[in-house]
Amino acid sequence: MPDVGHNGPPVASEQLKSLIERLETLNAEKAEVAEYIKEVYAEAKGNGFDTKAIRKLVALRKHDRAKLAEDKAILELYASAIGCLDLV
Amino acid sequence: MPDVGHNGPPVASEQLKSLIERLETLNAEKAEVAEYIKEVYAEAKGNGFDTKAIRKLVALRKHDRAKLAEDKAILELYASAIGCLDLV
Amino acid sequence: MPDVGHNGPPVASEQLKSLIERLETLNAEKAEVAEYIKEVYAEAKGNGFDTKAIRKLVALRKHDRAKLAEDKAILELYASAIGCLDLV
Amino acid sequence: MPDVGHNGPPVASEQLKSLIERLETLNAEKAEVAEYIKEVYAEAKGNGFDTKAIRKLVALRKHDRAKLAEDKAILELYASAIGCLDLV
DNA sequence: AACGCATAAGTAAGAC
DNA sequence: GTCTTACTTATGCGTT
Repeated sequence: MPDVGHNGPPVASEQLKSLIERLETLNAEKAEVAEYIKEVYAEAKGNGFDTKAIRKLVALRKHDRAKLAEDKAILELYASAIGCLDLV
Repeated sequence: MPDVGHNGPPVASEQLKSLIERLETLNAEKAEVAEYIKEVYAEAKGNGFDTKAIRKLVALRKHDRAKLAEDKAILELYASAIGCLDLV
Repeated sequence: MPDVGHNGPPVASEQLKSLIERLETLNAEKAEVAEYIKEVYAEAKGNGFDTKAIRKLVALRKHDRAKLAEDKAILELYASAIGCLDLV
Repeated sequence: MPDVGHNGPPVASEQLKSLIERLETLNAEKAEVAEYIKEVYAEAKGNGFDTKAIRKLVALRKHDRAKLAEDKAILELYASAIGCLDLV
């Protein structure tokens, strides 16, 4: 009979611990990827590229893609609105 | 006979293209990890946890770690300032 | 006879102008203070101090103060979570 | 005769203390001005202005003296170098 | 004069 | 839906 004498439910405590660990692992992964990105920019700079321009370029391409997705979404919305989704 | 008739060095163009691709891959990975993090918070909320408190806790632990690293850094800075880095 | 023939409300234009002026004045003040800070660091360097170490020290003291506030915040968060805010 | 028996020069310690104090005072002033700036933006928002647009406007006026055309030119150079659109 | 750092601006997400 | 808070990006600054 475990956990006798505790005030709170032990399962919640375990769950919380697990959540924190998962979050910190994921945060570490994210930081690691960010580090890789910095390294790529450093390499670019080492090869004589203008990193500021590259950053701008990457951002522009990202926004372009987002816009494409948006256009596609609204297109499908229109299409569904007139009951001919299959044509898209 | 490659590159005849081009004005700029093609190798730079290839390098740039490669850099862009690597950066976009890494950015996609980062976004994916961020998505996982959101899912964990959603799960936590689904299990009745206070996500605000969890966020605070995670941030606090992160800041604690940062502070430790900072303290260590200033210690080394002081140590080097008095020419006895080996004592650290 | 003011404002006859204008399309937009002139009051908004006046307000906007005032806002911009105030913001630019405040920005100038901020830049001025930043300039003083630079001068203090220059003086420190002139007296043989390691400005990097001083910057680190100042930042550290600032972070310490921030951490105290943060600890207090999470304490209150926990307290409210268990319904006893008055005890804090 | 003060300071007999100390290893380091006490005057440096005093100087350092003074420097730190002056820096922290100036930093506080800077933070205060920053706070005022935030308040002005809050007031602007309260009066129905788009703060993002105002920030942009202020930034533009501040950097009107800069050479944005140069950045634009190098961007276009890179874009044309990789036939930008083909990658999309 | 280029590099890294540190602050500041802008953006996106989450809470109330 | 508004509002703040956290994160990301960008610019400028000091240093080497």
